[in-house]
This record gives sequence, C-alpha cells and structure tokens, in this order.
Amino acid sequence: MEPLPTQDTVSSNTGIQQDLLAARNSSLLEFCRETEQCLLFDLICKTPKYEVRHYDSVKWVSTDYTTFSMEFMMVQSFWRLYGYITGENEKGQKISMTAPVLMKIPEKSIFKRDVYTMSFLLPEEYQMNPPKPTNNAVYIQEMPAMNVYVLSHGEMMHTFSDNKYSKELSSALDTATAQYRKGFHYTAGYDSPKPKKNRHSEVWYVVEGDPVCSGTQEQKTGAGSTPESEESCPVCGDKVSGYHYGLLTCESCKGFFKRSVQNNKHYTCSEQQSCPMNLSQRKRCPFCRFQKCLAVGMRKEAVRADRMRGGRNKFGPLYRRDRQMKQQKANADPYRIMIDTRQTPGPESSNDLHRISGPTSNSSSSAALHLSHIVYPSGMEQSCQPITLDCTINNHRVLTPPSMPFRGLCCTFPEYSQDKGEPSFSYSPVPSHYPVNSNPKHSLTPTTSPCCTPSSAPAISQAATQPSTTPPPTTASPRFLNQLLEGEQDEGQLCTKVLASLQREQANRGKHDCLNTFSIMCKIADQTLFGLVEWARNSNLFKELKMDDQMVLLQSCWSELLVLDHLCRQVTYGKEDVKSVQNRRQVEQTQERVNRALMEHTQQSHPGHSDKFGQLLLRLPEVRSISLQVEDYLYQRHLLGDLPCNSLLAEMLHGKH
DNA sequence: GTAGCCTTGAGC
DNA sequence: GCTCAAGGCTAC
Repeated sequence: MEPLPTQDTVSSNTGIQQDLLAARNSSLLEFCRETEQCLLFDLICKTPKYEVRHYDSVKWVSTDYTTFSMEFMMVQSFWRLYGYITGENEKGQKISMTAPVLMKIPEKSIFKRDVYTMSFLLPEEYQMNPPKPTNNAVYIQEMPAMNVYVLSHGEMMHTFSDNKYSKELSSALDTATAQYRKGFHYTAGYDSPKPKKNRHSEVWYVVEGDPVCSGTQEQKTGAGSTPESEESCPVCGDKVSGYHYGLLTCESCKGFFKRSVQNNKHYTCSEQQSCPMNLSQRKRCPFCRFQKCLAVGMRKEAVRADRMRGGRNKFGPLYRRDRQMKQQKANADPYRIMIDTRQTPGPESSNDLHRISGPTSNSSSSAALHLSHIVYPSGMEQSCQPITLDCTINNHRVLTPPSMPFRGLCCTFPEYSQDKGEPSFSYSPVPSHYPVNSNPKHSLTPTTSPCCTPSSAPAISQAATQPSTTPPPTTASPRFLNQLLEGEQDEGQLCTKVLASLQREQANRGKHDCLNTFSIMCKIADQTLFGLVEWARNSNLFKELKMDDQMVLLQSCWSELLVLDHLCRQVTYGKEDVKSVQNRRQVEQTQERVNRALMEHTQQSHPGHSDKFGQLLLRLPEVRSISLQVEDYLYQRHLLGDLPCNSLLAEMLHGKH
C-alpha cells in the first residue's frame, strides 16, 4: 500500500510527481475496463468527498457544440468524433477508442444555450502526430497539465447525474474553501451503457492554486467505526445520523422530509429549480431540498400515515443489506493509490499518461459501446424488478405505448442482445438529427422517434433487457387511458396560469417596462412545461419509476413534449375563431387569391429565395398563437383598467370576448 | 420552519 | 433487553 502524500508534499509539486511516479506501476486503474488505453493520472490526495489528481499535458480530438443540454450535445458530438476515429481524417486511419470520454460542461441554466466540448483521448501512438480531421468541426487540442478535483459516481453521464454530482463536488470544495476554476467543469465517462453495477463516471473541477486536502484526509476505517459514521448526508452534506426513510441522512434532512410529507407540503422555487444544496444553504430553498431528498432516494412511503411511533418498518432488510455492503467495501477497499491500468507494464516515462493493457477489444466495438452510450435510454444500468406495462410492441419492435397523449407518437429504443451483452439498433425511419452508423457489425441505426413520453422509455428498456423475465406486453386498458387524459391540463387552466404568470411578471416590472414578445413566449412555454411535468408525474405509471429516471426522462424530451403540446392545442383550438363565418366558400376563395398574390409578390421581391413564401406560411401558426395569447393578455389588462377605454384596441378586445 | 434531542416499540 | 428508525417535542 502506498502512503499518500502529506499536506506538506502536496504543496511541493515536484516532490509529489516523483513520489507518485514511483508508485505508478504498483496499483491499478480499476475502472479502465472497456478500452485498451485509458488516461492515467497521479493521485495527489484523497478526502472522503473528493480526490485531487494531476494529469499531464495530453492531446485530445475534440468538437464543440452549442446547445441547451448535454444530451443534445452528446448525440451530435459523439458522431463527429466517432467519424474521426473511424477514418474521417487526412490519413483515413482507424483509431482505437480510449477512455474516458471527456465533456466540458458550461455552468448554466438548462434553458440557456452554451458551448459544450466533447473530447476523445488520442491513443499513445497518435499523441505525437495525430492525423488532421477532415471534418472542420473536429479539431486536435493539447490540454495543458492540470490538477483536478474529482468526484466519482456510478451513474451514466446525463444532465441529471452531472448536475447532481457537480453540485455535490462544488459544495464539498466550497466547504473546504478550495479554489477551483468556475464557469465550467468536466464530466468523464469510462463505461458503455450496458447494464452493469460497477459503472464509473466522474465530475472534475480544475484546481486553482494549491490543491486543498487539509482537514479532510481520508482515514482508514478502523475497528469500532461504522461506515455510516464517516458518511455525509447525500442531501446536504451534513453528518449522517442514521438510516432515515430509506437511506443514510442527517437528522435535519430527516426532520425536513418528515415534515414535508406529513404536512403534504408543496414548495416552489424562486430560482431555476437547481439551487445549491449544502449545509449552509439547505434552508434557502425547500423546493430544491425536497426534490433532492426524493432524487437521492428518500421514500415517502416510509413516513407513516398513521403516525405510529416506534417499531420497525419494511426497509429493515434494505438497511441491513446496505450496511453489509458498506462494511464489505470498507474492508476490501484499503487506502491506496489508483493510478496504473491493468496487466501489461507500461512505459516509465512521465509523459505516458496512457498505455496499452488489458483484454483485447477492437476499436470499433469499444467505440460502439460508447456510441450506444450516447443514444441509449438512461436507466439501463439500474437493476430493477420487471414491471407490467400497458404497452404493445409492433412487428418493427416499435413501442406503441397507449400512454401517449397524442395520436401518432411513438418511441423506439434499441433492442438488447443478451448473448453479446451489447445494444443494437435496427429501426427506421431515422430522424434527420440522428446520424446513422455505418458499422454493420453492431447494426447501429439509432432511431428514436422525435418524441418520447416519459412513461414509455423504461418500458422498452425493461422489455428489451429482460425478455425472459418481463411479462408479455398487454394492450392498454381504457381506465389507464382515461387516467392519462384526466391528468391533462386543459386549455382554460393553462390560459389562467399563463395570464397569472404574465400579470405577476408585469406587476414586478411596472407599467412602463412592458414584456416583449420573447418574454411572453417564454412565460407561455414555462407554464406549459409545468403542466407537462405535472401531467407526467401524476401519471400512475410514471410515478412508479425511480425519481432519477423520471427527471432524466423529462429532461431529455421536454422540448418535444412542449412542441407537441403546442401543435395539439393548435389543432384543437386553432380554428375556433372562424366558426361564425357565414360564407365559408367565399372566404376560402379569397384566401386562395391572397395566397397567390403573396406568392407572386415574394417571388418578385426575393428572386433568390424560392422558399420565401413557404417560410412565411410556416410562421403563421406561431403568429396566430402569439396573437391569441397577447389578445387574452391585453383583455385582462383592459379589465384591470390599464388600457385607454375609448380606443379601437379596447373595442376589438370587447368584440372578441 | 428548522433541527437537535427525546420517546416509542417491533424485531432481533 | 437491546437496537434503531420511526414520530414527537421544543428552543430557536
């Protein structure tokens, strides 16, 4: 067992390097399992909440993508980089897949676009002279040597896990008054999406100044200490006092969760529903605290409805098992440095951050595993009991869940080949935004439909991964359909909420600072989203899913749901105003003439843009939707006396309402 | 409303 | 009888 550097050695970088390089060949990088080469590092120190590592300067092939969320970026960026390693480079060379897949994640709200960067580590043999990418969006970059704070976790890389663990790490660093680079962090993934228990992912913050390990140096678990006595509350980081409502938490979060459930609290968040949660800030936002309680696994059902005191609950065996596992882990996981990768001895050079080792795996297969990681539905790694779902799978293995609120929607997910343990994709048609894999070996044609309702995704993953144990799918029950339909937010409710929201916003701004169109649209979208999330979460089927999975699913397809909801409302309510037309035929003929005139006009005015007319027509539904909302808004303001009475505007509003 | 401490009682 | 995870009490 290698001794860790002390705080004194940490402050002396040269000393650390020598010590750790000497230790390099004596330990294992145990989570490097699926690729031939992995990025190596020097462990500077380890605390109960994070590690500090040193990475030497190394070259990566990278691509940037500007978008709203990690999932969008992952799909597009992966295919660019996958193209590079499968021959889209000036030499047409095939390059082995490596680990980790590194992503630079900007710190931002989910509703804001920003630049994400995905990078593949270049294998050792390409470090000196990497072939130039032929795709302009792909580039080679040499990252400088750096120290990073690292938090490891066992979940797949996606927005939710990344948010959760990056916040956990930043909270720990803040508590330790560690200085780190703000504005972005890295997330690193080592595994394919195959269902597995010992997945390994990481979040990194770049160290600024000297790394901080003081005061929290990990101590070996000695006799008499229990694993939980050293743990921190997964909600706020406070000291754990025992198992409460399903897992180890602190006394404070136990009490908070109990009060929230017993009193049926409904909190709201005044921010972006992603408030930091730590010891000092846990009281600021009960909404986010309660969400985090649920997200980490606290169980509402453990709060007794009858308020009976004492006794044992049904989670006793769960707690026992968890304790045993923690104890085993504590005994089997001695305090050691994890640096080197597997069997084959590696070069001794300090610049060698990666080397060949481990079982053979061909590059395409490794790449395919990572590739499927990007497009595979989340939650596959979770081991869970088969559940009976009211869904059908047609001959093309396209799930047609009856839970869809709109006709014509479907969701396809990869088949799962149990014999090979690898996902394969074989559906069509392919949406334009998903590239098609050319590797026939893995049949990777990821073809999710543009939509995906939350309740359907886990259904296919269950059906696909456990074909022998999952009960055969059944057809939808009318009762189930009714439940879903009843849960839908009706137009009136939505309008009321939107108007209330707009009025609140306007009241905060004052009379002379009017909301612009974009702000109004955002408010409408915001309220619609609330409704959609509520609809999903009130769905009995959806409620059965793990909270993590619920959030991941919602985050992955909220925009599709939003657009579909909008379209559905257009179909349902869009023609309401022309019902009273007396001579419909005449109106339609007039409209045709106007359209023809408009087409001729646009052709003359924009001779170089033959699709101008079509583009204009495509804008009409948006214009109509916005104008209706604005009309309603203006009418409400008119009723409040904010509009001049003797005006044509007021007259038109009266006429409409 | 929060959070630390106290009381309770089924399971071992 | 002990354990420990529930609910209760109460100072803040």
